Amino acid sequence: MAKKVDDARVRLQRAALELFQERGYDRTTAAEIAARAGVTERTFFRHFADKREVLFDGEAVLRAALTAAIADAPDRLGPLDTLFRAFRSVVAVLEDNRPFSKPRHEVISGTPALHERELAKLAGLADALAAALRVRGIADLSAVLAARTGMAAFAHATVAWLDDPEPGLGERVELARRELKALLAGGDR
Amino acid sequence: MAKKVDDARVRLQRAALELFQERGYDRTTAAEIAARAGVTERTFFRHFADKREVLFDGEAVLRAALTAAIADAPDRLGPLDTLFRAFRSVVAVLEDNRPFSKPRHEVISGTPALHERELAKLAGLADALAAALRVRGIADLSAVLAARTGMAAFAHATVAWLDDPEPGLGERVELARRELKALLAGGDR
DNA sequence: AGTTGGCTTGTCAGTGACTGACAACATGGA
DNA sequence: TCCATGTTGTCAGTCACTGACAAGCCAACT
Repeated sequence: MAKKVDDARVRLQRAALELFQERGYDRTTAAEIAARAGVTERTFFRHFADKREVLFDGEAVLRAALTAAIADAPDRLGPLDTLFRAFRSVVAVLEDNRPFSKPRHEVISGTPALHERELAKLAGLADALAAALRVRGIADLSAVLAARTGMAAFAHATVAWLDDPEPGLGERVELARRELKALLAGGDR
Repeated sequence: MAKKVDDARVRLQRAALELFQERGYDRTTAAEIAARAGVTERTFFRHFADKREVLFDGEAVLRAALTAAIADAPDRLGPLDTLFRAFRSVVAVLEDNRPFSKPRHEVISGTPALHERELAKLAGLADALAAALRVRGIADLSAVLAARTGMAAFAHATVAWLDDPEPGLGERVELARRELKALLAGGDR
């Protein structure tokens, strides 16, 4: 069941997103967010390491889902195919989350400080994916490059899909995957 | 000739790197950096937008060199080959800079806040490369993926080279390039 | 030489992010 | 009922960062 803890945390997240939309990130203070959530500023910083973190909670869930999908993939797949298999496995979840992630993304992309944090989260995610690939016996350099390259494609597809829901996320991911392969094939000549 | 302006700016950069090495980033205040450079804290923030920026000045130079190299590349090259041609063209400069960039990188990689900023700079650089590719008539998706992928490989090679100078940066870049192509070839089956 | 304008810096006051320490309170189990 | 644990409020303090204003310096122009 939901504890009071979660209540405060969730209220803070909601209040923060609302205020960021209304006044913008820079013009809302942590104290204001806390006030709307019915708690103290100090409590805000007990739940989130800093003001930016209040918008970046889902990353841990996504990371767990992706690394699990990589671990479950059949052995015969190459690193990139393994990755895109994992990406496909979370497409439905992300599509369900769009009502929340769309306004969230608008705030983030309009605020340099938040955009910077998002890049850091994506890089951390790519590191986790690389680690998951290494567990499967993929060489270090190969794993890192595949993870960074794959994440770049996936992130780009997701951002494009957030800006415009048509075509769907699944198709965008598939499109990015094909483009990636064409890229390497063409660059080889 | 060098103006006084540059003097203060350079003194601040040097003082900052020294202090970060001695006490760590978190335990040195902007006022302390300014004091060692012989100026006021206010002057520090006139030269650098925030405390992190004092370590990220060379990025503009690198960006200019890379985009120029892309613009100069022969038309027949594919996007990835164009990029790696540009990367090769700056290898010598980076190798000359190692005495400065090595301690700088140690500080950055040991400080989350600085690492985050570095990721943002690299992403900005990748965006600039993508724009330079688009100017050459490369399609949007293709340009973005090539730029992000290429930057990932180049950045990884550079970091590995900073950690261990042997083999040289040029060889590391070439190695990453080959690995990238093998990656796509292998993942295609 | 004198003056004027631009650029850099110092000073000061203020806001807001973030932290440590301590007390108060609620909840669930012994 | 009492205790242990976890959450919150309160308070004081540090530090990053900013706006406004004044002072000094240097170069060009008269």
